[in-house]
Amino acid sequence: MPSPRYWLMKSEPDECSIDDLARAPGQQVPWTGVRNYQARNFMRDAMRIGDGVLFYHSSCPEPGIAGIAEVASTAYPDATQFDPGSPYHDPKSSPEAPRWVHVDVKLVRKTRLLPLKEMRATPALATMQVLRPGNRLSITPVTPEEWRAVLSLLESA
DNA sequence: GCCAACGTTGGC
DNA sequence: GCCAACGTTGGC
Repeated sequence: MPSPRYWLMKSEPDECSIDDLARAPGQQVPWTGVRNYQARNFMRDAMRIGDGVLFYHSSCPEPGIAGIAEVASTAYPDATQFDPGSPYHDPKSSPEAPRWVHVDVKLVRKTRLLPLKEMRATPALATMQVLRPGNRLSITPVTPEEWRAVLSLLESA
């Protein structure tokens, strides 16, 4: 089974919106703060440079896909875990044995907002993991079929 | 603010 | 290894 080539990554726009990504140096940000093992393992074990990313706004007035990005680095230790002043500090982690790693994510292009509501109303997207009831995983694999369906929706008005 | 879903923790 | 308690996520 080959690694997935496409992903959906959730970001709270209060923390990092698609516009924040567009303004970042090199239009690229380190995807810090992931503190879930499954999401970490996706970044550490499965992501490859160039993988496609659906940039999703969560926990906000208009949740949905806000742009296209790509994986821009392999995984490396998350500096925030060692910072006692950070909300992402993990006292059980150490630089010798870092627990949390992340990749860098780079903007490809901002798109129109594809609202969660529209995603739910689209039969071709019904299989998407992010639409499963109770899904909380911040990084989920996307199939090539789902990726194509999202892109064609984004191109429509 | 509510609450369902679900991951993590820790006692046993 | 079980499982209850607890914390977090995230849409509404």
